[in-house]
Amino acid sequence: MGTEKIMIIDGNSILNRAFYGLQGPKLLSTSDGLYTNAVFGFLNILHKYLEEEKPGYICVAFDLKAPTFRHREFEAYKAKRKGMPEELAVQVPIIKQVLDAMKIKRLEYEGYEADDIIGHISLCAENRGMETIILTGDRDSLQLASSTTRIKIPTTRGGRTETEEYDYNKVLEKYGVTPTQFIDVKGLMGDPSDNIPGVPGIGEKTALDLIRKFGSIENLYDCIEQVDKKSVKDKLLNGRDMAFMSKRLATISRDNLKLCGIEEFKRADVDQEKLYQLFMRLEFKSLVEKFGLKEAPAVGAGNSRRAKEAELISNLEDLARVRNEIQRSKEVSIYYLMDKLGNFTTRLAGIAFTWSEDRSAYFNVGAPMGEEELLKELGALFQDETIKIIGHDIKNLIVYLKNKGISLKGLSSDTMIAAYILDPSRETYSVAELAEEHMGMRIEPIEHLAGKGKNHTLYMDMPVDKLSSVAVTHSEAIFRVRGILEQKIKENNQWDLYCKIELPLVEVLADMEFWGFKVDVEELRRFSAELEEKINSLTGKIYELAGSEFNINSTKQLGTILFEELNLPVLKKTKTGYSTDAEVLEQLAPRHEIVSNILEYRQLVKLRSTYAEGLIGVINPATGRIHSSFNQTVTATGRISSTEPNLQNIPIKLEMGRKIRRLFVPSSTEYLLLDADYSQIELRVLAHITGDENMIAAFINNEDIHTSTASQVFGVPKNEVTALMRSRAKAVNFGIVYGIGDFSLSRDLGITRKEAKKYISEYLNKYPGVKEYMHKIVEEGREKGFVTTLFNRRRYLPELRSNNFNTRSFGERIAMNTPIQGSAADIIKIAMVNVYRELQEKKLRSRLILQVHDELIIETYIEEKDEVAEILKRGMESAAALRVPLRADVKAGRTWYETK
DNA sequence: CTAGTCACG
DNA sequence: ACGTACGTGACTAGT
Repeated sequence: MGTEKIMIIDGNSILNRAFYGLQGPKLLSTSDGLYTNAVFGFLNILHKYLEEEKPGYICVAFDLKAPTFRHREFEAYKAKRKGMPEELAVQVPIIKQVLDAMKIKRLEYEGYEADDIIGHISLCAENRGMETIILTGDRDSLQLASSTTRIKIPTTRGGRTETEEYDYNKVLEKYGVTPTQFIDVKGLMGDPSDNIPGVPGIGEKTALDLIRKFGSIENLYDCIEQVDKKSVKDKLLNGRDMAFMSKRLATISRDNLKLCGIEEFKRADVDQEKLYQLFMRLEFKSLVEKFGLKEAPAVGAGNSRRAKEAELISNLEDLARVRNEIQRSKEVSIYYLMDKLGNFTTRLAGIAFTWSEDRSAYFNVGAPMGEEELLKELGALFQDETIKIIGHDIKNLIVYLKNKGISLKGLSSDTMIAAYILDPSRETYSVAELAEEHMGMRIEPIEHLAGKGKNHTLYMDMPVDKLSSVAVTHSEAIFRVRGILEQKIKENNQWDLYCKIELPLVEVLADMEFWGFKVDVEELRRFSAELEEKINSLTGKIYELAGSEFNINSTKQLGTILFEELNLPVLKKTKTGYSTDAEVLEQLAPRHEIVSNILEYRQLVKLRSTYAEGLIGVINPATGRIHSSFNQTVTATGRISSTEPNLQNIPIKLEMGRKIRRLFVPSSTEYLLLDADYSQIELRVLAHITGDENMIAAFINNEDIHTSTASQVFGVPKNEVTALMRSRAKAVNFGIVYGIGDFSLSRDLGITRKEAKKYISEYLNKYPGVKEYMHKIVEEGREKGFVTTLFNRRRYLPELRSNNFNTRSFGERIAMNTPIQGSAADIIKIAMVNVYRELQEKKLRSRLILQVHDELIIETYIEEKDEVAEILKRGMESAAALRVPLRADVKAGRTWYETK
């Protein structure tokens, strides 16, 4: 190849063309129902133009909206995607897999459309003097044509693929305008498919005429008097703003991205084996030949039809035979179905295994093979650490097995956790979704098969064959998707995070759930009754003061009483009416006696319903303990969450509520509670990440950080810092971690905005490293599309590229906060794994029972107390080596209350 | 099922 | 000029 030549492909538009045009109306699919027509068409087009042009460099750009567009922007994303039929949507991940196997670089950046990427790369290529071919399905890219850049657009005529090809001269010749003037044309005529309005009433023909004559929109409006036709002139004058805005929208910005490194796009040899397997799976026989792929070596049996035949096992003879087969394999994926009866009883309904591409089985629980028989046979398999187990949300199975005296040893992967590592912002991590997203494989979701009630989930009552086939599909999907997820994790440099932190943590959390936290039920009942009494007397008093009876719990009714009957001033409104939250009530308190009573009433009701009655309701009668669920895939920052009940928000701030902690006790008199909490972990992480020398010094010198900050911000020596100064500095420190604004700080401290602003700027001047970091992290987040923690946890932030001020500002605060909160979460997880391991290795009887973000609680056997306290402290303080020391303080007590 | 409120780090 | 701190879960009322 004499000159360097690059082909840039618009992945989305070519896929669209292939889907709608080239294959005709018939929807091509594999024998097991996977749609493939767009992929097939795409590959045929790709092959044709590769042959024709033989480029030395190649890349494919995609619009990227899907995987990280969840959460807040999810609705918008769904609305946008409505235009794309599902039959096409499911093919997008497939083509990506094929391109990977062909070693063709894919380019996708959250928030950017393929056009932006193409515009940028083609500019880079032009600057290097390369010959450039843009392969695209629509005319948007015509503005990029030049003497060295050609646009190729495949079209179908009579079933054959023909090509329209444009360079600078061809555009001029055909349309009478230059490529760049095409932007102006589009600005006038608009493009509904691209949401570009244009000037109402101006179509393609008029737009072309106008630009031919005037050259540009700017010039057109400068010389608007020269437009002959009155009607056109009127339309133009009315649509002036539209025209300029549309032009901006139509312009492909070519220097917005900073990618380049054209060398990455150099063509490489395809992965023959992988591509062959893919094509066989997709039943693309003709493409195997076209792409010159050899008949595969041995594996895959040369036939795409899956030879597998999942067994439904419901008797012990078959069970033993299949179990032996599984035990001989190196690894096995598991999908289990758990029935839940009431709050405390779970039982296995069935369990599916897949131990090779074509071997799966479903073990049904029920006559003649009950839970006990099944577990007796399978126990050996679970305990065998040489068998690598791949699960999906395996923690619940581990807890279940622990209760049966079986420990699951060989956990090697959990696809739910793996998917969470890849994107922690997702709402759900069902197997069906992962299979579709990562493999383009559509399987029937299993959740809807369960009979669900408020307190139960029942699979057992469903037809066995149905359960069997769906469960097996799930375990197969897990078996296959595991490698894809792990590959992506490695590519993201998150392998250690996955293997050394999250995966070992599964067992730790399972153990915490298994043990639970003992509570003193009788005392709790007494406490509840006490509250009840107080609530009743308060209720009477409130009715009396209000002059009528009403539901105090109803914000609506309360609002009516306070603001309409008693005519108190309305300080704040909610979307639906008057606000009656604590902040408002505290301000109203001096004006009417009823208000302080309502505040107290609220406090007591909260304690009774959520903490007294709520906790009583979740004490497992069999163990007398509370077994909270610790969820590992809920938070976007990497923290764990606790549900049913939430043990991470037990009151502590107010004495009345704090008393609840007296009822959290050790198993027996042989045990004690140990509670260790990190001192200022988030601010230490901040000091480390920002590298701010001033802040680092404060921690190294073991100073009180808030006093130190106060001294900096208020410019007084540390020994002259007053209590007020310290508490204000504390608020500033918090604010900084959250991505502060002067408004909120001023409100928080009850000072003017101006003062708050001064504090912040003073703070940032005294800690220049922090200032620099806050700026840098937002910048980095916008460029990369995500921010990371110290241990490479990621959070994608499409919000940073939003045009909406609020959305973007929100994104900026998250960008500043997530690395801090998330790194702290990483660190305590490491500590948990370390502490757990050491307790196990030393065969101690003490155990971790709770984590509250910066705090770990152990139920310790009294004789082991000192040893365990040391393990706990050391485990936490050595979890990460930062530029500042980590400090954890351990306290012991006979109740949780006493460990303060 | 959503909104409001309030408990925690 | 925008609206206003990060991350959670449970309970109650009311549509």
